[in-house]
Amino acid sequence: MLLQSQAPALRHLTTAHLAQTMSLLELNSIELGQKIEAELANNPALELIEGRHCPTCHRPLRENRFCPNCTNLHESSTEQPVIFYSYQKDFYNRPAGDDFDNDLPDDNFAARVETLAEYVLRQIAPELPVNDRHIAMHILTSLDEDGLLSIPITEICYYHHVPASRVEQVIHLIQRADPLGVGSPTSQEALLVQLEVLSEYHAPPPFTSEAIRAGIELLSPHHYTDLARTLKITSTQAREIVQFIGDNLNPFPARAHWGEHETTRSNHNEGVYHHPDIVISRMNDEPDTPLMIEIGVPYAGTLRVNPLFREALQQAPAEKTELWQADLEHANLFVKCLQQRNNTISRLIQRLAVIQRNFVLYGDVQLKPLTRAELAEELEVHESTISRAVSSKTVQVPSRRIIPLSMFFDRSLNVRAALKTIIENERKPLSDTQLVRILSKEGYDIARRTVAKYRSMEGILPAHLRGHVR
DNA sequence: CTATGGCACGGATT
DNA sequence: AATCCGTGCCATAG
Repeated sequence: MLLQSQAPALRHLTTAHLAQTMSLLELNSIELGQKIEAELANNPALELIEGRHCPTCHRPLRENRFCPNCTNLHESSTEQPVIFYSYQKDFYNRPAGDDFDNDLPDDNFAARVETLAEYVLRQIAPELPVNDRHIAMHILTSLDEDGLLSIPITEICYYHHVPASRVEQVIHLIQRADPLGVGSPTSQEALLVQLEVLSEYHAPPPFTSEAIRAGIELLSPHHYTDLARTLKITSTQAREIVQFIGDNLNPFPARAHWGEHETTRSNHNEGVYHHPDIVISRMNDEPDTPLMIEIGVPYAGTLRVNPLFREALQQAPAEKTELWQADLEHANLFVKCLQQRNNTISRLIQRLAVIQRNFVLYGDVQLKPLTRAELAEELEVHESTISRAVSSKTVQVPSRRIIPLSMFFDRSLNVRAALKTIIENERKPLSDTQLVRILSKEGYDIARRTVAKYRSMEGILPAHLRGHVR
């Protein structure tokens, strides 16, 4: 019954058809682009008309971006975001300086989305002996979310029947690829690699590498004296070293990419480098600015059933009739499903932008806890519809952060963010129990154990290893 | 004795 | 039905 209310047009469809609707929904714009290419290639009944049309209602877009039917610019408000569409070409060739992240090399479209493993592999490929490729893959697929090697080297040696020295050579190569230090077995080693590369440009304070070797535990402002004693240096020197490391090195290589310069540091990112499927920006600088939602569309034109094909079917040779008939039906369906998908996504993101407006504009602390089920009820679609629409898509918010759409449904992000601000502003390290008390005053009721969990999720050290200078 | 991390259980979510 | 998440209990370190 839910399905009927959401899609009267699809009421007559069979289960197989519905399955197809779903499968389109969970694709992000790149995957969708590939899917459409494939469909176009092997279904003669489908046709792509060049031109700019709204992906949901198929009317021509005004100024090539706005759909006059789906969005009225003049009615936009905090409650009514503006929706517009960007075709792949515009989306990725926009002028520099426009709200866009151009961290990644300007390769082809598909290269924009890749896992950390692919990203690194691509960098080292030229120097990597072909025979060592599988070793590199093994290493890169065994990284934890911090970019550190999570399995012992011996395991790799054993698996590929190669000497340790060879594996180490490959690791050596990987460590010097972009997230500097990635693939190191330990944070310590990652730091050393970063230090080594960095010292080609800037001389670090003396004894820095010795300090790192002495142990991570000694590298907190709390242990200046211990560190100084161990290395037989003055505590001022020790202080400088710790400061330098804190400012320039990163014990968790994979996290480096996620906006250290931003006020809030992005967390668990599934190790994937995304470009956004959707970009949210503000219309103006007023606090009550309407939000603009830009949806990426991977095909430049309108997909439809070729009317000529439909006619040709009348005179089809007998042995082909059945096949062509099937093609035609499939094409018809595909177009409908595509429209349905775009419609769902656009409704979803509009609603989300209103509900989570403060989160979008002002950051993590403002995220309202929201479950997929709640949103499903509001939009009168099935929960799984939301689930699929949300998975594997990314959004760029006005701060230029690119985040997974699923973050809009993170149950604890706001608490974690609050926790972070407390710790950032603490005068001296607070224990987890103390943090629980402060948080409950702010209205977050969570257990002590949970604070500890959030801390480690955010990569914040326990109180006794945490010092605060600044 | 206090602070924290590991393991595991149960309920919520997907 | 599978997975995720918050939490309690216990062991360990300081």
